[in-house]
Amino acid sequence: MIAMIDCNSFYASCEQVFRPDLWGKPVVVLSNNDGCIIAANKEAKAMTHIPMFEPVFKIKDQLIKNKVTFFSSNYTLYGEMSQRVMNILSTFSPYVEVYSIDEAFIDVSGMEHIDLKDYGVLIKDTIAIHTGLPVGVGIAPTKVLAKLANKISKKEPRFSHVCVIDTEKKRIEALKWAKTKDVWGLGKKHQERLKNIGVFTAYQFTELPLSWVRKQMTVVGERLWRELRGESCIDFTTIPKPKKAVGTAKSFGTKLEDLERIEEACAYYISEVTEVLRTQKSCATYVQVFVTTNYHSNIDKQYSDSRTVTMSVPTNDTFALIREARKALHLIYKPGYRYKKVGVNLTGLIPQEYVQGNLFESTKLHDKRLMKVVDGLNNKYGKATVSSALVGTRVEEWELIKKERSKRMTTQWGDLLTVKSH
DNA sequence: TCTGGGGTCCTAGGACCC
DNA sequence: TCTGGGGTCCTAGGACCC
Repeated sequence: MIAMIDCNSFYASCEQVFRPDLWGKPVVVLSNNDGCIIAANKEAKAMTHIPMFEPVFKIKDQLIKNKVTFFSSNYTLYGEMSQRVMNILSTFSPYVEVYSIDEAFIDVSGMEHIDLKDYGVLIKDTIAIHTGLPVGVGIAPTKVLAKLANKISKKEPRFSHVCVIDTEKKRIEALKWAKTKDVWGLGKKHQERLKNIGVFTAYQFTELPLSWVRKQMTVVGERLWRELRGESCIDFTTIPKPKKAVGTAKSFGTKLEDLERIEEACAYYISEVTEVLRTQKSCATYVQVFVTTNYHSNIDKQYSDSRTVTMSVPTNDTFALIREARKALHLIYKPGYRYKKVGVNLTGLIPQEYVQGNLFESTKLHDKRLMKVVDGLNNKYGKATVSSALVGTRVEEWELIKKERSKRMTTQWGDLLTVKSH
């Protein structure tokens, strides 16, 4: 049996934990640049229809009228709170698969001798007591069914956030309850295709011939079909696989025409992603850079392009990657456009111990000691304490807008220690 | 007249997730 | 004025190899 634990409106709940004055009140969290709504608690959802990813400016008046509190996103805080939840989960099972910042699967097989409903309630209550965060728990024989049980636990009040599918009867009931959109893995396109042949519920989906599912929805659809029927076929992995790509792409606070400012943002993003690379001990073979104008704008001239550069030797050296990314940026930059975004992607990631040298270049490897010192300083004194000069010092000209960011509730003590050591 | 067969690697695009 | 960001997996098709 697998339990699926998922925090309720996670970002909004994290903000509320530290603001007792907002308990029971509507709260939303905004995306980078305060552009869209990315989380809304149940009070906010009850008050007014809030489509996720709705641009804030379109419904701002409505939200203000309803006294909804806004927060800019504070990912450091959410990461810390997530860590706390995962730590608690590891006391309930030795096998925890962290699926996303606010979700995890845990293997509870071998616990059939106890009442799984009680166990779910205990997990939920323990997390609530120790972190203040509300969660839902779904328990079932496969991941897709556990996901579904979790959804039912939240949507059907009688389950009060813990739902177990452990009999054939309950499984059929759950499948008949679930619309296709409630199934993890059935996205918009598949829902549409299924609707066209008269399939509206998960139960109907599992009654389709496997050959049709396989042909129309590939092996991905086949796995869903089998999982919903109780046959487990999605692996359970407690050790996270190393990432195959790391990238970052953020919109500018304002639109930029100036190559130099875009170069700075690009260099900064490379510094961010190469740090991830070094943490997972990988080197990148390719670096991709892209730029785009604001495609929502009707007035601006539109342009976007990208370039991928192959490194002569895969590397995780910030400076080497900044140099290549900069060359690529120069090739795609065209003057006269108002750019909204620059992004970088590092792909072809390989373990650093398997890096193949280049026959035609000197074998001198990049100086690892320098990167170690850079990472050490930045970890100790804060992000970008030291960086490439190409990052520049005029960050405020392209950085994100975060007007309503909450305080550093979980890392403040770290800040104090840092100040002391100065 | 008649033109093989078995592979790998890479990329772009689609679909999906949170 | 104002519209997120970071990923994964799968497939088809092209280029290439022997």
